[in-house]
Amino acid sequence: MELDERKKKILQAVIRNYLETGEPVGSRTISKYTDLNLSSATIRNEMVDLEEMGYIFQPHTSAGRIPSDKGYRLYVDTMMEEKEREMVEMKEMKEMLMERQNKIETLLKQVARVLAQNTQYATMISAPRAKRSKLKFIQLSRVDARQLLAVIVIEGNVIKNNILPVEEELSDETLLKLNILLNTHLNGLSIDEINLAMIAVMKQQAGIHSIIVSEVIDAVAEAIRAEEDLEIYTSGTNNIFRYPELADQQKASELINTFEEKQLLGELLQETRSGEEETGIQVYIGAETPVQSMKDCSVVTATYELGGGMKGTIGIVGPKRMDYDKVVGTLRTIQSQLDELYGGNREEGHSQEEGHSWEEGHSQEEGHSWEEGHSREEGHS
Amino acid sequence: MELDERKKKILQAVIRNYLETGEPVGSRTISKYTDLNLSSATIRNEMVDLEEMGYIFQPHTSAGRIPSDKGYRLYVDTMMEEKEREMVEMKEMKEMLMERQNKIETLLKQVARVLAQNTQYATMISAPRAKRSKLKFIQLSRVDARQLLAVIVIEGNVIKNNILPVEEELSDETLLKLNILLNTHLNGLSIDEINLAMIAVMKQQAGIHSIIVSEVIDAVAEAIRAEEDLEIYTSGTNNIFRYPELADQQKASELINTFEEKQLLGELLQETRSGEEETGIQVYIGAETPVQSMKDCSVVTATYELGGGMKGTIGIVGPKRMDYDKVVGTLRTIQSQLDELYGGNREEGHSQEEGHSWEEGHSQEEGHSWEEGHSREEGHS
DNA sequence: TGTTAGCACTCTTCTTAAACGAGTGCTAAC
DNA sequence: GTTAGCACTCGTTTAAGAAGAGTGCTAACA
Repeated sequence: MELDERKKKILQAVIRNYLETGEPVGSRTISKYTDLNLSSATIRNEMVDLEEMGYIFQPHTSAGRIPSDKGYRLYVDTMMEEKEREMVEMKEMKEMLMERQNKIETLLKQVARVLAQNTQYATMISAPRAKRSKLKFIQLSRVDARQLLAVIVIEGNVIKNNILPVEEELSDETLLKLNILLNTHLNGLSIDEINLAMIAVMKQQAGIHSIIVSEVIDAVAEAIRAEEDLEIYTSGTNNIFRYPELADQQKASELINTFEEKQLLGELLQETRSGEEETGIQVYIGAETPVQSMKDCSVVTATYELGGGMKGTIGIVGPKRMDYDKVVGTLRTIQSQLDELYGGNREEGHSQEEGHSWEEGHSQEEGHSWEEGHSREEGHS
Repeated sequence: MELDERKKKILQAVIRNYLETGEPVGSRTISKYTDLNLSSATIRNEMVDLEEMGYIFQPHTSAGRIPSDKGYRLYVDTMMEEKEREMVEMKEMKEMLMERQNKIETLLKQVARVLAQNTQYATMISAPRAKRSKLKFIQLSRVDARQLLAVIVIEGNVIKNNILPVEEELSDETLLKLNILLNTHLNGLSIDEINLAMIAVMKQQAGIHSIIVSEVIDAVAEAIRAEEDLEIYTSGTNNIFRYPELADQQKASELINTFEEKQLLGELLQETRSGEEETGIQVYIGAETPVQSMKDCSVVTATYELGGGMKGTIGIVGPKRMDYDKVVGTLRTIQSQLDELYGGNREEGHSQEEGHSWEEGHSQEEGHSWEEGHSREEGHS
């Protein structure tokens, strides 16, 4: 059977209506809703066809029709007309982001919140990561008699700190030598490139301070590893209670749990599916999502870039009948906002007005670090 | 009317039973449950008295009795016999914490999770904060030609980083001078003590580099402010679905939201009520909690100390019929574990394997006598 | 005077049945 | 190909009844 123009129109009407109401939609409704001027009986006939083709189904005999996953998919792929985002909203969002957050962490939390507020769905956002984390700079300095501070800067200006206890006080000169030693050997290397042979050489050169060298190297390894972990922020989880089809205890509990155990979201935010590459926006409908607990949801993800090859992903989770048009539009807006505000001037090398290079925040961290101030993921695997 | 021994026993039995089942408990149940050998009729008479006194009430005529807030309060204050924690559990918990987390953030998340797992309630924990945040150490270094890295160490070895763009390359010598300038002026000061006059002096001394000085000072202010914000980690929020009395949409949604907007929890975790000072454990029953959305919950909080005067608070949120005995016991265990592992070894001076720096002085008192001193009478008559 | 058995009464919850209504499928006519 | 009409289905709502748990009260007992 073929999906002719009229069938498409009817299908579209069914979906639109269902997105709004969440109730199965009947033939009479469609008969009035569309401008086709067809009687409900005719619509019924067509609906039987659409059901045979798998685009819609009845939750039970003699109920209206509901779009199937396949139906949603067709809608998203071919029938969605993005209403151009209202300027007001866009402006508002821009303002929200404008107060340039100087910590990336704050920025991401902000984005998640704004997005949740705006869409009334649950949102998540993964911190951007550079593809390959190379070491950029190491600095040891003395905090007090017994403690050294090791600062490790990774490509992308991600900064980690580590406090190392030392047995005996080191002279300024020794410290300088160690700094030079570490930087000459390690700068520009990724974690794979730091091998045992090199470490041995360094230790030997460090002489009696070899312990410090190995501690610093441990810290470096840890820092790079931590950076390669995925940090995820979420917001608006309790929005799922707005949608009766997700709000029953069983489902709500599972979803909440998924959002709390953020690693589970990692799959979603890291996956790259074919297609859609151009815009970086992907739509997962129902069972398409890799996360089991979201099989009754739809998820829309968008990748963003903050310049310097730092890429992350934003995700929005809602019921299958989510307002795809709006969500996609909003994500586009955010993408371009982020690009404009934070990613646009990377070719210039520096010159970000005042000290607000977002990178810096990367390190900030609530980090009561007694160690590295950076947080990144709860490392428990 | 007086609360004689028998009434107490009956009340206790009612509460115990209700804690277990969550169902109103009837006279017949008590008649069998206790060793008083009284008929249900006698129990009924006593229950009428207890109800008059406000310790229990009926959800509706001809239903069993439920403890009132006042009843719970009495139970918590005088009738709780802490079953000694099973050693197994304690050991397990210890093991969980043993893998010394080297980031405090990870440690706290871990604690929250272990606790949630263990108690089946929702948990939260605030990061420890030193009382007054003083500046300990500042270091500027060159990351590359156009970027300076400012590392700021605050008392308690909390470290913040900031990357500052610079217009022109600075010589090593200039950098050294700036470092000396900054450290001599600022070290040991709290944010209140850095005033405009001092800044002016520094700027003057810095000459053409005064811009950098003010940027660094901005960064310092920001760092200290950030440190004084309250960081809170939560876990097990979805445990609330285990308790029907909290699981309905309305309440669940509010609670989830409270846990997501973590600031709301701040009130709970910062409040110090009179009494209970000795052990740092406090119990809020129902309306006693300062957080509106938790009026149907009970909350137990415990302060912990990691040495160096760094104090934080752990909180457990559950239904009013939470297992107070167990929760209090578990919190005690955690308190002592944390103390033992992280706060306990100050006399050794240093020597903690790797950089657990926060150790400097501590003062944890033993002697958890918790029962007494809890003389809070809530005003619901 | 305190305790107990017995019984009527209350109020919730569960079950069942009936009424309702939205919406379909099918047939026959246009 | 389209439409009107109608019987039929099935979920939802409403009402009424039955069941059950537990009380309050009275009267008898030690």
